[in-house]
Amino acid sequence: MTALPHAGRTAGNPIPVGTIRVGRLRKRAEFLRVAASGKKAAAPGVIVQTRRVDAAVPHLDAVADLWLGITCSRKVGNAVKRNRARRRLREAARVVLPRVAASGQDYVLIGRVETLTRPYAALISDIEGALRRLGVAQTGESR
RNA sequence: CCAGAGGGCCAGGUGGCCGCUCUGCCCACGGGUUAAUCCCUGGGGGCAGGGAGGAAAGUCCGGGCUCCACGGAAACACGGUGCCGGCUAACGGCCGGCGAGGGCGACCUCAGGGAAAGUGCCACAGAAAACAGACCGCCCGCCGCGGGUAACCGCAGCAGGUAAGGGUGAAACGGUGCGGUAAGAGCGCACCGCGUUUGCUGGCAACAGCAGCGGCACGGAAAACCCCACCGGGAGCAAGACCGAAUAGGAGUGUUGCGCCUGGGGCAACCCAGGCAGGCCCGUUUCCGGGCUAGGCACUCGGGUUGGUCGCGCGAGGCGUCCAGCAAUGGGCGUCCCAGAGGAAUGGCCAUCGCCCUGCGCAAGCAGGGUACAGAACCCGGCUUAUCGGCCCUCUGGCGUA
RNA sequence: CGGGGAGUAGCUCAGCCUGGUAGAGCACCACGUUCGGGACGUGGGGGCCGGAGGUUCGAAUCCUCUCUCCCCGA
Repeated sequence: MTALPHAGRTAGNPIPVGTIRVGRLRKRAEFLRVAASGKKAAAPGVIVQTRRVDAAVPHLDAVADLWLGITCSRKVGNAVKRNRARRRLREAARVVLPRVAASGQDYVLIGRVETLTRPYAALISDIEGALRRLGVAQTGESR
C-alpha cells in the first residue's frame, strides 16, 4: 500500500474501519500530470485517466487515500450542460470509487456528450469497466 | 366571440433515499508547542440555519472600488454623444413633450444638430448631376436653293430667343389651372406646396398657430472628411495588499573599466557631492518641471514565481406603507439581513401530482410526447440577445345579442 | 473571468480606410506538347463576401445586433 498514512485513523477513532477518503485534484498542473503520464480508457459515458501517485510530489489536498478530478471540455455543451455532466459523474464516482478503485492512484474522469443522456446504471458500469481495463480495480469480493 | 395594441408577473409543486458548500454550536481525535493546561493547526462526526437568474449570458455603455500616471497651462490629436425639458451617482439609460414616417385604430418606428465655413462624391444612362447648362425639339430674324401667279411651303446654313414637350436616371431647379407670348417662362394671377436671421400669440424650450414677406433662391449624402456643442487620464479583483519554498535574475563590498566642469578627501589609481552635456520616459508640440540612465568578475543581504490568506458582501440593498410629481424619480416611517464557490458547491436517483399538445373514446378516462432559455465568480445602474408555456390589468377594431 | 483579433473561390490571402468592375497564387477542367505521364504553354469554370437589420439610388466596403474561430493575461 502506497497510500499516505491516514492521519485521523487510529485506534479508538469512531470512523469505521475500511472507510476510504477520496481527495480532490485542485489545480491545472495536477490534471495535466495525470493526462501526460497516465493511462486512459474510454467508455460510452466517460473517459477515465489514471496515474500512480508519486510520493515526492504532494497533492494540495494532502490527506487522502486516492485522488479524483472531474473535467469537461467545451465540446460537451454550455456551462449548464458541463455542470450536469460533472455532477452525474461525481455522483457515480462517489458510489463506485471507494468500492472498486485502488488506492494510491490519481483518477481523472472526463465527461462526454453522452454523459448527459446515458442512464445512471450504465454510467456506473462504464466507470467500473474502465477501471477494470486499466487494471486498477480491486479484486472486488475481498472488500 | 374573433382579431389586435400596450404594460406587469411567474419560471412547476409535494414526498423519499443518498450527497455538496458556507456559518454557528457541540463531540472525540491527530500534529505543533509546553512540565502540563492554554493556544495554533488539520481532517472527521452530530445538530441547527443559509445556498443561482430574469436574463446569472453577450461584454455594448455608465459608475463604485483598487493600483499607476496625477506639477500645471495652452493648443493639437484621438474616441464618444447629438430635437427640447426633466430624472439620476452617472450613462449612449429612463420619463414627459415636439417633429417626421407607418397603421382604420389602440399604438409603433426614427443616430432626429449643421449641406448659405470648406474639401470631396453622385457609377451606368443622359444634352446636362450642381456658381447650372442646351442634344432633339419649338419660335423670331437674315441669307441661299427648290416649288408656287401669289399668300406661302420645303430643305440647308448663320445669329439669337426658349425651358412647355421628348427621352435618361435613384435624383433634372416647384405642381394644377387661367392669362400671357413669336414660341415660351412665376412673366402675371388663384389655389396648393416651399422658405423665412419678420412680427404677434401660446409654451421654460423643441415647436405650433396666425399675419406678413420672398416668385421660389436652398438636389442628395455628414452611419464621406468635416464644423459646432458637450463629455472623456490609463488599466483592471488575474486590480491590489499581506505571508512566504526549491532553482535562475536584483542591492551592498572589493576589483577592473568609464564624457566634461567645480568643490572636498586621498601620495596615487580613484571616491563622494553638485552642475552641464548625451540618451530614454511622462500621448504629440512648446515653456518650465519631474523621473531613469555604465558594463564584466568575486563575496554578503533583500524582492518576485509555485502555494496560501485577505480583498469578499450592509448595499445608489430587499419588502411594506404614506407623501410630492402626469411620469421617470425623490423623500419619510416601519421591517428584514438575503449565496460566497475556487477544475469551481447550490446536486444525483426515484415516486407522485400539476400544465400543454396529439391520438382513441358518447363519457369517465387511457396511451404517447413535451415541460424552455440557461449556472453567481468584486459589486451596482442600464442596454442588447436567448426563452416551452401560463396568469393578470388597461385599451383598439370588427361581428353578434339585449 | 478579463483583454484583443479574424471570418471573401476547395486552400492561403488581396480588395474595405476613400461605397458602383470582387482579384492573385496553388488546386480543378479542356486543348496543345509527349509513345504515355509529369513539367510547360493556351483557354475556361467556380465565390448571394459568416448571418440578420439599418444608412444610401446603390453595401464585401459605413453603422448596429448576432454566430463561429483564434490569440494574450495563471
